[in-house]
Amino acid sequence: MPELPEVETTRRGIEPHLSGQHILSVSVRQTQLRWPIPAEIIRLKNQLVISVGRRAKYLLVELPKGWIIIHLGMSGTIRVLPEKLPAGKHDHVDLHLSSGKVLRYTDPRRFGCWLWTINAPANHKLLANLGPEPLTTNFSAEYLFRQSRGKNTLVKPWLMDNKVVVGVGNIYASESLFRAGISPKRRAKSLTPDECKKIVISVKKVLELAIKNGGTTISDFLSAEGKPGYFAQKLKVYDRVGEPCQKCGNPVQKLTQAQRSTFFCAHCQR
DNA sequence: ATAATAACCTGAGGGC
DNA sequence: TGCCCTCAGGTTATTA
Repeated sequence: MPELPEVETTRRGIEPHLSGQHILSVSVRQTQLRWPIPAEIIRLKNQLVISVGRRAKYLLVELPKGWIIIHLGMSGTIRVLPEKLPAGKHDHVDLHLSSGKVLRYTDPRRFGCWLWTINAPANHKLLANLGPEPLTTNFSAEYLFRQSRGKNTLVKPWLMDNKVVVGVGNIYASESLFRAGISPKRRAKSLTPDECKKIVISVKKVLELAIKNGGTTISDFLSAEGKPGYFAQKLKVYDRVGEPCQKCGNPVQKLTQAQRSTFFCAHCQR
């Protein structure tokens, strides 16, 4: 469910409630997420939260002795509750904060994870080989063109490859290619420098707009305050099969690539 | 090495 | 009401 804008919306929502506060204790009702929640997290007591960062779709909670690395998977949400409330079936983790508030992690499908590391998160196995952040200058037209050389992969699944660029999931890959006017059926190696530039500009713009709107809520994404994101109504092609293209009026089409749905306009995207 | 696929898990919705 | 099928915002592990 969450792509970069939703994770960043979550980070911005929880950061003011966590930084400078102490985690008094942790309640774990379900340890079996993508990987088991390590004992180091379950045992945390009276730990100051120094900062709340993000790398790709990972949230990084910095404590004096290490970092909690959180991923929301497909269905994860984090909310800050004003007090401890009865837990539902999929409310797997609570952080009890010195403010009296409770940070609650909910994840029905359990594709997310909570991991612990005492080394810099950037060196963690899961983060060490990630591509550039899309909203930094490291993600440039020159970089993307270089990456695309010799790559026979379809451009849409290629954009979703975390080694190419992080944070772009199934919604924003389709949206970015629509904005760039590039067909999702193109092979990465066929892209010209100018087309790579269009893709880079479009990815940045789409992600920035989505963040401004608090992310995209299709069915269950909620911010830390429990509010949905408002970007869904601004999506141009995702989940709009059959609707008229907002540029040319031809119907939006859908196809399957790498087992994921792709939405596009065959007239506007070449 | 690269590229395609199978797998993890639960819930919602549609057809019968 | 129930059963079976498909689909869902992600990523790793396995197979070609």
